[in-house]
Amino acid sequence: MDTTHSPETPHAYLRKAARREMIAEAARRIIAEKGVEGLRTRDVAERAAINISTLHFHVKSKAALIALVAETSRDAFLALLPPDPDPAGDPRAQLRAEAQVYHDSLRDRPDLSVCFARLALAAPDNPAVAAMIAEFTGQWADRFRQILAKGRDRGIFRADMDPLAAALMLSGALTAFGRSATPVLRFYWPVFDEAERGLLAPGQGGGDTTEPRG
Amino acid sequence: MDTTHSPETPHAYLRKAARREMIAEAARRIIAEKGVEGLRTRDVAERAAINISTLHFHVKSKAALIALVAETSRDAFLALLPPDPDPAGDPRAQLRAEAQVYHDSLRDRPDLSVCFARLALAAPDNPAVAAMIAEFTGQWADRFRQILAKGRDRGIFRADMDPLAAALMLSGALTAFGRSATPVLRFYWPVFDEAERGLLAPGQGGGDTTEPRG
DNA sequence: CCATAAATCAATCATATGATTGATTCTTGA
DNA sequence: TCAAGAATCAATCATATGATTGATTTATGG
Repeated sequence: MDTTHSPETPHAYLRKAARREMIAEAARRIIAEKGVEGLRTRDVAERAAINISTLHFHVKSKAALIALVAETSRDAFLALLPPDPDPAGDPRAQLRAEAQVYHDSLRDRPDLSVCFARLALAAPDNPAVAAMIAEFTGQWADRFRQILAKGRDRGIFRADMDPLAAALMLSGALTAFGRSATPVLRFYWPVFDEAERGLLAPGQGGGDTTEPRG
Repeated sequence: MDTTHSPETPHAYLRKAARREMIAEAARRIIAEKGVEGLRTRDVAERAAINISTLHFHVKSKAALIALVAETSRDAFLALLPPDPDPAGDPRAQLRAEAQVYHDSLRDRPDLSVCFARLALAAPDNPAVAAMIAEFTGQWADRFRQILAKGRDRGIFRADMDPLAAALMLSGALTAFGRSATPVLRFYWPVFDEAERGLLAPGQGGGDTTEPRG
């Protein structure tokens, strides 16, 4: 038995951090395509163009691999978010900016949102992942809540508007667009606009905030 | 090797239909608990208290098992729905009735909604299941749209309200509550009430529709 | 009562899959 | 230059898992 080492292509020796990034991206794409249940370490290794043993050298186990995907996906999402809502800024524009960021992430990085949705439901096996995702989505909804509360106090939104309930409504309605394997965004802005009309105080309607949209 | 047949408990011979129902329920509960990726034919057989061979006798394959779960879950959902919206009825009450039914299903049959959410994301492996779920959710959103359009024409909802967008907003916001493994309904009615306030035409607010709630 | 079909099960197969082992190749610092 | 560590891979293991086979048991119609 000849066990000499003669790969088709030369070795591409990389540092742990770089290799882990490649592995994470390969795994995230597979999860986005086939779901968590369709994740196979062999497939990840193949897509990352490394041997299965090399994968296990960098990532101890499949559970660790899923956790890695969850963490890197969250960080990638965080990097896309707009700066923290400015208390002095225009609440309406800020609300739309949040929606714009999520819209663009659905359009340009569907792997992120789809992977997130899948991981959130794959929770039972991985409580740590579930907790991390719950924390993230909770923080995101809280950004909406802060903006809404500020806008209500300024008379831009309805005085009888409940900021928390409205934030949950908005985040729920928008994240619904990220639940299909290939997001369809045709009704994204109509839904957001409808929600905004319902939030505005009487007499505040009509003004277009001239955002870039998508 | 002694291959005599001497089970611990006597056989419980059942007809195909009855056995398939038991199998479907066992599988649905496992999917609700562990997700589609955690579904094992052995576990289903064990929970249904039958042999793995008996399971395969009644359900050809694992894919067929998942399809069976999807169909029976949909039928169970349909059985819970209120009668078709009455064109002559009160749109506000009808809207709330739809929300009430979904609320109660989340409270009383979380396995149905959780299983549905999991199946929707497990789609890639099973296009037929994905199509069936997409059709069902589409029909559900269309019930909202019809009610909203009728209410707008009667002046109960805002004249500038977009029935389709509002329907997607509502169904998206409400189904968000069914996305966690164990639905938390604390904010269900606050979210619905907030959405309703945003939909009502000026001067229509305040009137309580005295529904049972949850 | 019995022959036939339906339903059930123990045992087994074939493959998939996560993980490990030990040898090999590359990198790096002195 | 070279020793030590880091990174990679081929081969293999141990188990999980979907599915099948053939014998056995129960139900049913005549």
